Amino acid sequence: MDRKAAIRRSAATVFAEQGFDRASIRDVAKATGLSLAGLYYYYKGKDEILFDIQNQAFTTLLESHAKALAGVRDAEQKLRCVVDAHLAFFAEHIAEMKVMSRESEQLGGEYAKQVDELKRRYVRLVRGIVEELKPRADVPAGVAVFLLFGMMNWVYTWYDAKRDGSPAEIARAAQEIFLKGLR
Amino acid sequence: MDRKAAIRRSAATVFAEQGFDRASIRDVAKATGLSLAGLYYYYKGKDEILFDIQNQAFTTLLESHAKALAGVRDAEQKLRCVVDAHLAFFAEHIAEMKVMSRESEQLGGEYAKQVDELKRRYVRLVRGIVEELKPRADVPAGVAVFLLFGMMNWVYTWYDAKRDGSPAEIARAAQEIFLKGLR
Amino acid sequence: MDRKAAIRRSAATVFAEQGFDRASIRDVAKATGLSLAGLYYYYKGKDEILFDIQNQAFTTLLESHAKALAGVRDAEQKLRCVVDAHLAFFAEHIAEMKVMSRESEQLGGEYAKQVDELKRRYVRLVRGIVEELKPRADVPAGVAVFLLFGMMNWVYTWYDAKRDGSPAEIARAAQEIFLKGLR
Amino acid sequence: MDRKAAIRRSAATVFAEQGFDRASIRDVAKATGLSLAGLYYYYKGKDEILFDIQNQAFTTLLESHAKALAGVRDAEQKLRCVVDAHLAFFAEHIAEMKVMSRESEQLGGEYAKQVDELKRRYVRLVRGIVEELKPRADVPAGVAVFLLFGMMNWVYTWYDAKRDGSPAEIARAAQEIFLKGLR
DNA sequence: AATGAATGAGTATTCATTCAT
DNA sequence: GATGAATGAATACTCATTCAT
Repeated sequence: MDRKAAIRRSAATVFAEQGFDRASIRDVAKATGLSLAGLYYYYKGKDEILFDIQNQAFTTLLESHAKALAGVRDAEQKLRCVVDAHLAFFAEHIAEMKVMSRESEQLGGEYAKQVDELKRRYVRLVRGIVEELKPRADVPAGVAVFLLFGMMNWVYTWYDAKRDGSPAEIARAAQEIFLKGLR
Repeated sequence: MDRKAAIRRSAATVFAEQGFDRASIRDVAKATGLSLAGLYYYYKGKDEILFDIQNQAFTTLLESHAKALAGVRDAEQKLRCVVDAHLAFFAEHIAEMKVMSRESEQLGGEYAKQVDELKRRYVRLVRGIVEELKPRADVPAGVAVFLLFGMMNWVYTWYDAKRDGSPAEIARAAQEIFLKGLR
Repeated sequence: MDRKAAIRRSAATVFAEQGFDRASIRDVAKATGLSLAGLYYYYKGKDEILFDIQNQAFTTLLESHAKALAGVRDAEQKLRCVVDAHLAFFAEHIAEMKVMSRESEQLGGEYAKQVDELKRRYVRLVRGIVEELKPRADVPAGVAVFLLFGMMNWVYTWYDAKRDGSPAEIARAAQEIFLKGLR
Repeated sequence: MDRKAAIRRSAATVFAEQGFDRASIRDVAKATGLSLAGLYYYYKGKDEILFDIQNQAFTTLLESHAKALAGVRDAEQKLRCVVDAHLAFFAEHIAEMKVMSRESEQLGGEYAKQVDELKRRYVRLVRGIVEELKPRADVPAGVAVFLLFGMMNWVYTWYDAKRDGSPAEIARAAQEIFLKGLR
């Protein structure tokens, strides 16, 4: 089952580079070193690979949040934790993050349902924190949450390590704008 | 040449719904009412259609900004104008906006160059305004601009008119967070 | 009707360069300066253009032979005339010659019948001369004629003016080999 | 790899019958018994099939010449060998020969380069023999060689076993004309 | 005499997937 | 566990041709 993790990583890289639709299963197989048919021993199909990537990534992300939030009481502090964790995850898993952000509507059926559930849990988590922050009346918490996700999830389209500093610095900027802006 | 505009709209809708790669030229042709070969009378290929959509959309967007900014002196007011215009454009051209946000890396060669130039002009415009705002020292203007774009461009992934209010209200929320957050 | 001659020439050039099948009617139209639909005013279809080229070329070739042979009595001299005329025609109408040699099996139906008749007349003419020459018993006149045509019609595949001298010199070489060889 | 040889033969037949351009890959697939996609498992594209046919044919032809010429000293005898071998090959591989003669300009790029090199080697070989024959001063060896090739390569356009006798007899006629004619 | 607009049928090629081994 | 061989369905695109004007 360790093998699957390796395939997942290679596949994520390929999907991140070319996009899910443009990338062919052949490209994925080549990247993993397996033969085309060999890949099908591990995965039932292209969709399952994408599902596995997204599922794992969201699960990991949620876990890392749980860990980061343990023991934190202050709402502001909690939000900082979430943003830090999100962008730290981005920094370490650029390919996965790109795939998660861009290919979120490619899955259907049971796969979509499962990933959507994780996504909803994630949103609920952050929304809870935002509500604790008691934002200004003219900015609904529901909207605020998505604006925050926008700041974070868009990063993959423009981030350039040399020009923009470390992900932690981006996180800091987003935190400041969001927290101060919301008060 | 009016015919091309109609094709552009239909194509944008198809690309928005299915994604550029998943949508087949046949789907686009069907949506326009033209035959497959008839479509090729107007466009050299799939790429050219995407280019035309993006090119037109960015050009229109830039024009609407120029109009909105005419006569405005105050930096804060300018930023409000830009966000309003961007989200108003989004409201009126959801399909085009989705295509612009999501399919920005599909073009290559000369097409990409031309669209990138427009994009850069747009970013420069907004960046100029952000710099006028004299943001806090711990948030570089370059990063701030992209965080703002993130808030705005991510909207297409979550916006639901019933739940989230009018685009103008979203604009208002983004403006408040960004302006207050940056001070 | 003069216009048709011009089209014929342009089309022959296009067909010679690209081959009949590879060349599109669009290429032909472009070469003539006419619009695609305009070309169809003069010709019913692609086949008819090819037919016209071949028909004209063979007719002209036969006429030039008739002229060249007028008053010549000696069989050897006649054969020299034929070879000279054939290669002179080649020199002046390279494109047409290439098309005639290479695209001889593309026509069908009535077109093919008519061109074949001309071809047969041409072969019969030359064959008559070869028989007059009373070739050696071990070389049937029928075979000899086609070997001669082989020498002449293959020229378009290798002839290079700089390297190989004038067409008249090629003619001379073919005549000498054939006449001396046949005795 | 034996499978490829079978495909090559079928494809050569199809190309010989219809011409390379007119023949569709579907026709070739049907002739081989493979599915359309199955064919692509063996060949990257239509061009590669044509290349393989021409490459193999020329290679075989050159080998059969090498064998035929082994031990022959007399120049005249050598030339007879070459003509015999060429027309014997023609007799056994009519389809390939037709394809080689007619579709010689269809290949481009690396494929063309490789086949051209074989062709040049073949011409050089025959040219060497013609020079040994010390042809008459008024017929340059370079031209003579191509006239000889013309006689031989044109055969596919007219040869009819019933009417014209065996290929060996054609060979005999060509040899006599060429050898006697050159002296 | 000439053309812009349009199309049905066809082209080479690719893709995700399967299966016998 | 893993693969070479094979396929049905789809893809972007081109072509010869037509027709209203």
